[in-house]
Parts: sequence; structure tokens; C-alpha cells
Amino acid sequence: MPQQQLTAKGEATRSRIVEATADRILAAGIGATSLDDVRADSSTSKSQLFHYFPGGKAELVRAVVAFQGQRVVDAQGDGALDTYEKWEQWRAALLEHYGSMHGWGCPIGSLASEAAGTDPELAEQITTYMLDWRRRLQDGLTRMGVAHPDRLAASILASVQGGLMLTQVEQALWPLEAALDGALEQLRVALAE
Amino acid sequence: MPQQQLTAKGEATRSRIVEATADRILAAGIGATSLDDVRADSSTSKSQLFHYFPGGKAELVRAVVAFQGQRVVDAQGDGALDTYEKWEQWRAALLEHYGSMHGWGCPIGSLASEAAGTDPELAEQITTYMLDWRRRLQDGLTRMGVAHPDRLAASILASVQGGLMLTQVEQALWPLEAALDGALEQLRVALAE
DNA sequence: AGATGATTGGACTGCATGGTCCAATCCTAG
DNA sequence: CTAGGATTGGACCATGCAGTCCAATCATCT
Repeated sequence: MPQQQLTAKGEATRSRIVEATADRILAAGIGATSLDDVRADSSTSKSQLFHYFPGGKAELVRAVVAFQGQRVVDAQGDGALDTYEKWEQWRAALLEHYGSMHGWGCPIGSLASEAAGTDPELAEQITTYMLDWRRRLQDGLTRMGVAHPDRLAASILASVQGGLMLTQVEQALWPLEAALDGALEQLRVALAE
Repeated sequence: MPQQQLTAKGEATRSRIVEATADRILAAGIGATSLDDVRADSSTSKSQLFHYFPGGKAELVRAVVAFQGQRVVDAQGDGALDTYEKWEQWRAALLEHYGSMHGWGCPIGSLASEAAGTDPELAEQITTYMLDWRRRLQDGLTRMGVAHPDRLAASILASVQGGLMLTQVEQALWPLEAALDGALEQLRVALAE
């Protein structure tokens, strides 16, 4: 944690490092992302990496997850998901976001399995993001008065995550689209009851 | 590829290696699974590893994916998924299978992101398994005469994969259960049309 | 200008890990 | 019992990578 004051320049370098690392990790996973790769991609030196992330790779990865977590939140659009129309906008926003991204796959979800058995703190961080995400969906569902908002929220989130995984496997966006359609279908059924 | 003749003993050792590796990888991912870990877990020596897998770690990992792929197929139950009742049995079989497994997570899906940017051949192997899996679902749907079997199959598979991911994150089976319920819900809607 | 602290470059270290090699032992067929 | 191949043990090597360190530069404030 850089408690020291960061100048604008320092801040810029820091972001450059985080973003470069995020891209690499998204494309190749944590294990296949070396600090030398990051150094090259971000045009920095080893000392800069450790200057801004004294905790080394582990801290850097955590910063990346925080960074991506923020992006994910942004991608949801803002406001509560408490009308069906807003869910449709949500669907569109997700497709827009992931469709325009470099590469495929969920920037956070895809790390879950790799993190689980490696860095417990990281695993917890990822879990927290997932729970927040689910809670966000669930809140909207609760306000809409569906029967089991927790289960439905989990199911919808599963569709998103699974859709992203298939999207990565197929190198195409349509599986996510199909999965989101399925998720909205479930929502409609729940609303009709 | 061990074209040489394997005695029963050799075959046993080979399986021991594959299974030990599979467990490790499931728990910690590919990157965090070292050959020394495997050696220890399987009570073998370095020379045995390379005797049975001359291609080294890459070949071993591919063998693990093939092994897990077979398991996944088995877990689906056999026969075509061409009646709703069979889909319910399928649901039960999946829950039974993944609920009784060591650890959580999809033995293949969770590797997708890690493999994608590392070993192209492995990525292709995983893609093939996913396609087979989806095709299997899709065949049943086609026979049942639903409207867009390809998209529905993708959506259902996404539910399974996402459900497994959440299951890993939450360390509990219920998200998979909720996701599968959602998937069957979609199927019912498609059948009603 | 000079001082102070942030920033940067890059050589260097230590270690984990994938992979090689060879000799010892076990198994089976003749 | 013996020969040849399958199997096994484990020392050893090469390398890639995380992390350390120190000296050089840059920016800002007085």
C-alpha cells in the first residue's frame, strides 16, 4: 500500500503498470504473467514495479483485481435493477462492454480457480466481488418481488459467468448473448408468477 | 504417447500419476501444480513422470484433461436427452457427481482461461470437449423440437459452467443447484412454445 | 541554486522448477 | 537360470522468474 505521496507522474506510472498487468492476466492468466512481461508491456523497470507494489506480484495482482472489479461494476450501468426494462438495458450494457473488450473472458471470474489454491487473500477478494455483484442483482429482484431472489440472482450470475467462459472458448460473443437471453427468460418466468 | 507396451504395473503407475495430477490441478490450477508436487502425491520419481509422459508437463496436463473429459461425459449419464424427464435425471446426476467430488469447480472449464494463453494445443483440446458437450445437449434439444437448439444448449451449458464457478467461489453446492433449476426453467419455456 | 525526496534503470542474487541422465532393480519369456 | 526390456530412484543441470539493491536522474520547494 503506497502511503507515500504519489505525484501525478507516479500515479500515471502506477496505472500504466496495473493496466498492462490486467491485460496480460486477462490474456494469459496469473501464472503465465511474469513481471518481466509486465515490465516490457508497461515500459517500466523492475525497481518501479517494486516501488509502487512493495508486496511484489501478489500485491500487484490484487491491485489488478480491484481495478477490474471497478470496471465490472461500471459495466453494469448504474441505478437499481428494479424494472424489467432496466434488466434489458443491463443486458445491452454487458454485451456492449464485453464485446468491445480486448480478448474474451471474465476479468475476475477466470481468476477464481487459479487464485483459490494459491493466494487465500486474493481468493477472498474475488469472493467478495462476486458476492457484491450477486447482491446487486438480488436487490433489484427483491424490489421486484420475485419468489427466491437469492437463487434467481445466483442463477443469473451463473449465466453471465458461464456465458463469458463459453465466449472465451469459442472466441465469439454469441454464447454470452444466448446465456443472457436465457437469464432474462428466467426473470420473465419469475415475474409472471 | 506411450506406444511401447505397458505392463499392468506400468499402467497402474501411469494412472496414479494422472489422478494425482488431476486432483492437484483441480485444487490449485495448472501453474501452481509442480512436478515435484505430483511426484510426492503419487509416490513416484522424476524418471517415472518422464517415462510415461515424454512430453513433460504439457503432455501430462493434456492427459489429465482427457481423463477429466471422460469423467465429465460419464457424469452426464448415458443415452440421449430427448425427454424432459431425462433432463431431470441429468440434473440429478450432475448434482450427485459434483457434490461428491473432492473440492469444487469444473475440472475442465476452470482450465480454459489458464490454457488459452499458454498452450494452444491444450486450449484446442478443451474447446473440443466443450463443443462435444454442447453438441450432446443440443442433439437432445433438437430431437425435442425446440426453436433454437444451439442457443438454448449454449445457455444451458453456460448455466452449468457458471454454476460450477459460483460453487467454487462459495464453497457450497447450492449455486449450481440454482443455476440448473434456471436452466431447466428455460427448457420448459422452450418446450411450451 | 541547492536540497530533499520521488522516480527510474538495470545489474545481480537465490530459488523453484522443468527436464536430463544413468545406473539399479524388477518382471517375464524362453 | 538368464537375457532383455520395462520400471524405478534420484542426483544433476539449465533456466526463468520473483525479489534486492544501489546509484543515477528528475521534480519541486525554499
